[in-house]
Amino acid sequence: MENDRSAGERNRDRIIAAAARLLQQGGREAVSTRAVSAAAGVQAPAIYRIFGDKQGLLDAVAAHGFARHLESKEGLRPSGDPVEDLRAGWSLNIAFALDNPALYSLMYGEPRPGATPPAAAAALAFLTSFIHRIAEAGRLHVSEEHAARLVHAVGTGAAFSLMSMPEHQRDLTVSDMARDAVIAAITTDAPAPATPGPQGAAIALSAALPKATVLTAGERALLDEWLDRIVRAG
Amino acid sequence: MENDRSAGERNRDRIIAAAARLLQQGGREAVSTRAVSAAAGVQAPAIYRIFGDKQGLLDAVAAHGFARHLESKEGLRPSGDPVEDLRAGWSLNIAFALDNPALYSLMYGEPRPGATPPAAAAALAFLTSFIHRIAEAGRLHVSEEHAARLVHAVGTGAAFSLMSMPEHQRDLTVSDMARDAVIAAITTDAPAPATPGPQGAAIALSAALPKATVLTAGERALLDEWLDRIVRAG
DNA sequence: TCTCCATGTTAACGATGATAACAAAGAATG
DNA sequence: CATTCTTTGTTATCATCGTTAACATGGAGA
Repeated sequence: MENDRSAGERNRDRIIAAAARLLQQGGREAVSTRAVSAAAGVQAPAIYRIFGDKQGLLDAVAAHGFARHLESKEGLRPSGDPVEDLRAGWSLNIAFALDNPALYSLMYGEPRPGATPPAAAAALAFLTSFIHRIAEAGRLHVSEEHAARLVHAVGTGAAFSLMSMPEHQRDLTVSDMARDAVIAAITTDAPAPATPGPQGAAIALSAALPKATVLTAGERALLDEWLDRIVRAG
Repeated sequence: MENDRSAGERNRDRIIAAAARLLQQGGREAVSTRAVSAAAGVQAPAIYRIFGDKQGLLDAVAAHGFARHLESKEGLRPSGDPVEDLRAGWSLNIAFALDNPALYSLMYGEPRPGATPPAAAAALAFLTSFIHRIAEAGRLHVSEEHAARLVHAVGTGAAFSLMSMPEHQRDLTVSDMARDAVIAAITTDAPAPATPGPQGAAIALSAALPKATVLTAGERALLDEWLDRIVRAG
């Protein structure tokens, strides 16, 4: 019986799978330690040995569910237009919420300040990579952090709103409006630099530098010199 | 002992007050039927006679809390500009969520399709009246229903986002951005498209900065700081 | 006075999260 | 090989929870 995975790991996976099944079928209240241990063919104390806590189990279930969701997102390959990629990611996120409402509520339903569930942190990190690509393309006009947090907040809001209405009368219009509004708020219409990478951005910034009145004249002079070095390095 | 309110009504209020107090102090898990009945000086079965259910009690607590919040909102009198009134209402809603996080989670944290808590329904109805006044002023360019649902969704998203971060590092910028984005999406007067100033280029360069190997680490650090100043100035 | 209904009171039931205590079984170490 | 140590399986138990049954009490209306 010596597989590549120890008995502990096997039990861990079985418990998570059983808990996820119960969560999807009967909602949060159906996930009791007894029901989980029975469904996983394990004794109750095993849960506490492995996850320490029921909250630990729920966090693990959320992380696992979200990880599986990310795998399906890997199919989404960059289309060349990072904003269009963000739109596609948005739709997938909404679909994930509607397919796993209990899990989504677990991730975002009762926020505890400072104690972000690992699954939520992973989701935000993943979203940040989308935003970063938009910034690289020179089409972001707020900071990456603000953009990521804004999209994240509005996305979860749209998801919760959709979750709250009965399935037959869900209207994706609101989700689409929210998506478009948020994209309009963080992107510039014109795909700025023709040249990708630091060079294009440096050229664009150099051109717009006189308008950057927050910098002193001395700072602008030094900055302009650096920009010139970046441009010439290309 | 014959007051204008019957003993039942008096008990009802005391139970709700006790439950609300426990909820605010100890979060949702602190609200047990035993703790509530003890704090209210009432026997446990009284809760079930009055509210039928623990969920009924929680709904009543949420409705009461939101009603009290609405009273404070009554102070907000129409300023003549219905859009400006909506902005003020937005801020009050965010403040309500941050002041009563457990109650807010109760209202929106685990949506059950079709079973909207009375407090949430009241909130949406109240918001709808704001939207209606904007429509009357001829400044709405989507349907009232869509506008209300969109503002509601984005508002709760912003609230949950803020609730999830520790109090000392909360940044209302995201909430303001969400508010402005949603207002721009539903109202007519275009606030002029964002001019592609130095901000966009600065953000793009900041994203690509690690690739600018011609600069030393020290230069990159200082440059990043300047870029951040340029972005924030926008 | 009698009846009925709302409320107060006690006790209990089943289920839940969590832990203690101990047995079994290898793995590691000497 | 003997021994220790860590991990895992097993049973039993604790306090607490939501909820309800059963009965007592008391006042309002007939």
